[in-house]
Amino acid sequence: MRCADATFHARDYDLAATLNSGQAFRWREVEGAWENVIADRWVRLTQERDVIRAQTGQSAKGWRWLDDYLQTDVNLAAILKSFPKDEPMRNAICACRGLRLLRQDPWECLIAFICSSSKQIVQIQQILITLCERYGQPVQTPPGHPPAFAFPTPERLAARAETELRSCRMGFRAPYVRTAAIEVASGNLRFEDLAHLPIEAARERLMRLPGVGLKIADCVLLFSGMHPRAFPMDVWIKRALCRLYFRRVRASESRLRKFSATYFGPWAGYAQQYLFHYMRLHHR
DNA sequence: CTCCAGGCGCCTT
DNA sequence: AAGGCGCATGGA
Repeated sequence: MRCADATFHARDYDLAATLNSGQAFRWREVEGAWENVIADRWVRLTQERDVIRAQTGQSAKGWRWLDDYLQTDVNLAAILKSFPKDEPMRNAICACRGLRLLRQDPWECLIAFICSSSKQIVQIQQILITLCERYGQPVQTPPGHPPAFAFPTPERLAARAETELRSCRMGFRAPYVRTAAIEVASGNLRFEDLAHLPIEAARERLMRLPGVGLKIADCVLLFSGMHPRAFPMDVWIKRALCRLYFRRVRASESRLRKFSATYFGPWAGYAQQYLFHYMRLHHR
């Protein structure tokens, strides 16, 4: 089995910011490169200016899967143009130049964000690493490289007892993860359907899962590329909206929701990511 | 030691 | 509609 190697021309793409902007939790920075497993392929990415270089652990038949994940073909300039032309957005665009949204596997997204509730990013990463090491399929890595694992299938997680999942340090989220796995494995919840539903119906369907509220539902719909208007509202975004658009007035949740549902336009989720990342940069 | 984390769900006003 | 609290777990 030979390793494959390719380069992509990616204009206006900040790989580091994108992989480290809280939308995906499994990327690891190793000596200036980014490593992860996408579906069942280990991959290492590096960037130099407008060129992204990719290496995989096995001979890959084409690179469509990676293009799709990285969304290298989307016209970022057109998306940025659709944002409202106010000062906060201008500042965010300026500070986050090249930030992108990925298109991730909705199943992995769902579990990752169920685990994210009331957790810090480092701890979310730890839970996911444990899940993959215990229940994920090993994947091909380059010679001498430590083993890597795919994200566990719904079937594998559905077969685990709640107490066993708890021992992955996910605490009270264990029954949520288990139920989600059972729903997906049984075919009761089909992600293909969610993409074709109107966003409100897709949200409702996801929120029928225990442990999935509006915020997590929107994370899944946005970060798996199903609904670009999805607008995950966490504490940081609420703070940002209050401060930037309501002049420190403590706006109510429903007020913020109505505002964000219309104000940011058809790519509201993208705008949300820019505001979120901008807040994180600014707050350090 | 206490506090709280990219929430959710359930219980009160 | 809006506020409070418990839920596990671990790091500051």
